[in-house]
Amino acid sequence: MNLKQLSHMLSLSQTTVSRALNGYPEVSEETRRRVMDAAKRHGYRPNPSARRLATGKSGMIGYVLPTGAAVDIDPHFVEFLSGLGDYARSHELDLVLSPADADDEETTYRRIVANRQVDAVYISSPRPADRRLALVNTLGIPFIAHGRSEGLDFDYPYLDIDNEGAFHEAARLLLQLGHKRLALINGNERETFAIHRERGVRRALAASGMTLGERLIHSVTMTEENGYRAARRLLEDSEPPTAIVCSSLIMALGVVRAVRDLGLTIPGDLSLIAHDDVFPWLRPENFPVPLSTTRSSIRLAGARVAERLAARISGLEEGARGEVWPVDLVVRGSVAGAPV
Amino acid sequence: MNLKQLSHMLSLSQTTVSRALNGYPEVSEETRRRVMDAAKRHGYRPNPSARRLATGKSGMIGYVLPTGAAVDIDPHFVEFLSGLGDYARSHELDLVLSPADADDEETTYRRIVANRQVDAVYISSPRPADRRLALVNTLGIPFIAHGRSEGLDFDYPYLDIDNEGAFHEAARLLLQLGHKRLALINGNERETFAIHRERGVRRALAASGMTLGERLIHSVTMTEENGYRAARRLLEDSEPPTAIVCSSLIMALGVVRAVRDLGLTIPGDLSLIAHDDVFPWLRPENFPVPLSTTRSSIRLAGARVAERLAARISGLEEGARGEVWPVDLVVRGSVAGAPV
DNA sequence: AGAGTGTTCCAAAGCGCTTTGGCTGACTTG
DNA sequence: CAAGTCAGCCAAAGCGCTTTGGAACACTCT
Repeated sequence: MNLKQLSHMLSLSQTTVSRALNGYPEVSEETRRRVMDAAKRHGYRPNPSARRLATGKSGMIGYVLPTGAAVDIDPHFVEFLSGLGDYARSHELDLVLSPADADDEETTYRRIVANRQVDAVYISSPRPADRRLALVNTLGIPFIAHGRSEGLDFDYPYLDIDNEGAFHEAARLLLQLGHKRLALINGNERETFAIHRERGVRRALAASGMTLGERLIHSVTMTEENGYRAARRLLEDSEPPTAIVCSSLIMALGVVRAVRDLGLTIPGDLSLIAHDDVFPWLRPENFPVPLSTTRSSIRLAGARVAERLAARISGLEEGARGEVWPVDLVVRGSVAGAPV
Repeated sequence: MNLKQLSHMLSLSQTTVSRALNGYPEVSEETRRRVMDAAKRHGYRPNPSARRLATGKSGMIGYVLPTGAAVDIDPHFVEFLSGLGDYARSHELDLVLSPADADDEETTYRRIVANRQVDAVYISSPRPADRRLALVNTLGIPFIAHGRSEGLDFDYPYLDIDNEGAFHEAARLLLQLGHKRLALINGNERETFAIHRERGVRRALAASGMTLGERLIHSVTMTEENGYRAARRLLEDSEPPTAIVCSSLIMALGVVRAVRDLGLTIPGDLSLIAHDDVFPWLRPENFPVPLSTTRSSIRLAGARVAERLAARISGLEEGARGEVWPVDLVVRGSVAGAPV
């Protein structure tokens, strides 16, 4: 059942039927009702390929997926996706993942824009001076960044959490509890979120007249193993920290293992706070000692990004609005006063 | 730059140019070369929307993503995706995720097939008598299942790992080491892979004249917390098992925690083997006691599924070929002889 | 009554590709 | 040498929608 057939059985032109269906004003209410009715009755659904060719709109949002043998997709991605999908579903938006060589995403961005494959894209965890943002900005496709960049000479729409504030609060709490040696196990130092978190910790330290020594910060890919290694190195130092702030639950697993291996205890010898993106399958309250966290649901962020993307596509949102979500500091058993 | 312009500057018809570009035989080699050359020089890329409308082929593969507030996307998904993307990239295949209400995926399948949005779909972890398989089978869209179903009255193409064999081997090893009470912490009992694994364990037990008592099997969603709970219940029983086979690394984390909480040790009091899908961020060799595993890279499976999907799209693969990968049993420190 | 103003609808021209059916001219074949 | 074959090319008809530029008609206003 296509437009031609439908309009024929209604004795109307394709124009009128099309307009009636798409809510244009130049068609009488009675005719519209007749058309809508017939369309529903015959289960007519406009062919998206045809509509696409005619309008250039695809009804999909895009994401360029960096791939390669040495490239690991962040496990956070799946949670973000949950949220995104949840919203997208209610709006019949599909998500197109375009795999790209991690060393050359630009080609792929250009392709999907030139081909008008998607109406908007989202960009995850932009780094400082991220080239993807500059690119999509000049290409003129609607987009939203999840996370922030730095040092760009233009504004752009984004959704981010207050990483600096969160880690500032976490560090401040530990300092208030009397900790004098505070360490940070952070994500990759080229990531903006890691930079912001470090900034937050440094600011808290500075307020107490302290600094974050070189040996008290590790910036690594967020795996269990790296968490372990960083913690080992920190705790085996001649002057080990009494508190650690850690950028992910997965790394915190490694930290806990290291603490155990060294015969230390939490929070007796070490206080620990980690960032929690809220995974259904690994919860901080279930750590050997319930873990204090800075918490922000990455899933909700996914839903919000989808919502704003949809708004941008339909012209309801414009400009370079940035949105920064506050982060909860959830105190559990893993923090205590500094050992005496 | 479109076909019309290109053919105009070559003084050829659109027909000929199109055929030259698409490798049809009815065009001379010399002409083909000229066309190819000009196309490359002017950066001509056929408009996919137009091609789609004309051919009905989209150059994309699809996946229906179950969503909903209560639905969690499996963290394995992201690894599978890594592999899929890795292959898809080299073939300029995009992946379309169509979010669906988890309680009604059928509508979405029908939509993407009716709209010809994708050329093929893959179906993850089909359950016994999975309705999705029956559906796509009758809808006639090329597909491949990752995992297997049971009790279907037709054959279908799939890629699966030998779950039964893997868990049979794991259980057999433990029995050979003298364990008399063996427990299984499995995934959701409605999942085919869980059924197969249970079958493998039961078969090994049967060979030794034993059975898997009701209290020695837990079938639960694979989270750390569920692993912990199941292990607690098992180990606090009046007759606790001396060995556990566990369906995922994440659950194994919980098992290890339970063992610790109860003041027991691995492998002194308990031998443990878990299934490892090979995550970059959580490795069995880094468990407090290096974990023995049944190992199979879900990432490689993703790549293979993409490869076969591509083959099916281009007609290189047909029929209901099933492919079952063997699973490695990797023995590490977490297993030992039964305690005396 | 004639001009002006809306309202409602339509024919037809795209959008950019693939594919059908056919034409041309050169080359074999008996 | 007439008939048949075949390689190489083309014009035009789709694919199914949106949108442009009117046309027709009823109505109000001076």
